[in-house]
Amino acid sequence: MKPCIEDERILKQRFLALRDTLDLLSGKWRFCILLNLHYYEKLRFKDFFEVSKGISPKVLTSELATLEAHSLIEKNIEFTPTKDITYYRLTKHAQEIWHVLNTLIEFGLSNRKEVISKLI
Amino acid sequence: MKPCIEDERILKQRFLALRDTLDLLSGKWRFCILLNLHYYEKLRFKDFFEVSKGISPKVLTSELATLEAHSLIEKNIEFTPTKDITYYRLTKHAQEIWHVLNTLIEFGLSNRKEVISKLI
DNA sequence: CAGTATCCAAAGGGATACTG
DNA sequence: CAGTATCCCTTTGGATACTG
Repeated sequence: MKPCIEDERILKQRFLALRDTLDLLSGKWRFCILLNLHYYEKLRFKDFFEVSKGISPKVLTSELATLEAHSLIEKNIEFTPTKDITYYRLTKHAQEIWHVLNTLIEFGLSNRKEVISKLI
Repeated sequence: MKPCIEDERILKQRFLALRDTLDLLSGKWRFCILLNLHYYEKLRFKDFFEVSKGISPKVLTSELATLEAHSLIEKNIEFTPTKDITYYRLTKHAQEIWHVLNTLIEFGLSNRKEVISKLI
């Protein structure tokens, strides 16, 4: 079985890029966090417990760290006379992700339609 | 914290659709199988062990079953005088998935560029 | 409030032997 | 050849108590 691929190097890069993106979105909470940051613009650590119901602090910490490491979210500190408040926001770069999520959503909708039509 | 969403029903559907798609692609082997079927057009059970190196028969069985349940692949049997051969193929509907995968790939590439540029 | 630390349960996946 | 069955390990995520 010979491969039908011309340039294996480029193919491999694309393969890794795909894996990257899937790893990034696959966590149980990751895209949920992104969606919420999209709607609310900025959120504090405690806010996530309200909007992403069921997440635990340990998991939240690790998910936020991952997203930050991938430059999708960033921490901002607002200094006030009495206290400093840390907020999480989407980065500019993360805006690109809406296109991705919409594509996934459209496929999901059409796939569901397809699956259901087979059942009926 | 009040939601900034008008039509919660539609939002929920889109959310579920997103989850569907992610679940579908998240498995370690799922999109690998789809890619291979795309390149080779049809594959037998045994062929997958050659092209998706490292997959075990148990896992392969379950991944194929899932993909078939979602109408992304289908089984065809070719009847010959001596024996019947079962092939797996992509369904017509699965063609849509290339658009999805390409979007994920493009994002992965641009994300990697973004992450690397932060490191330098 | 913003996390850490600890312990635990469930799921995903790997290796391999077996069956029709 | 096309799968099943079995056993085991690692990863992921959940509950909760604790700390600066």
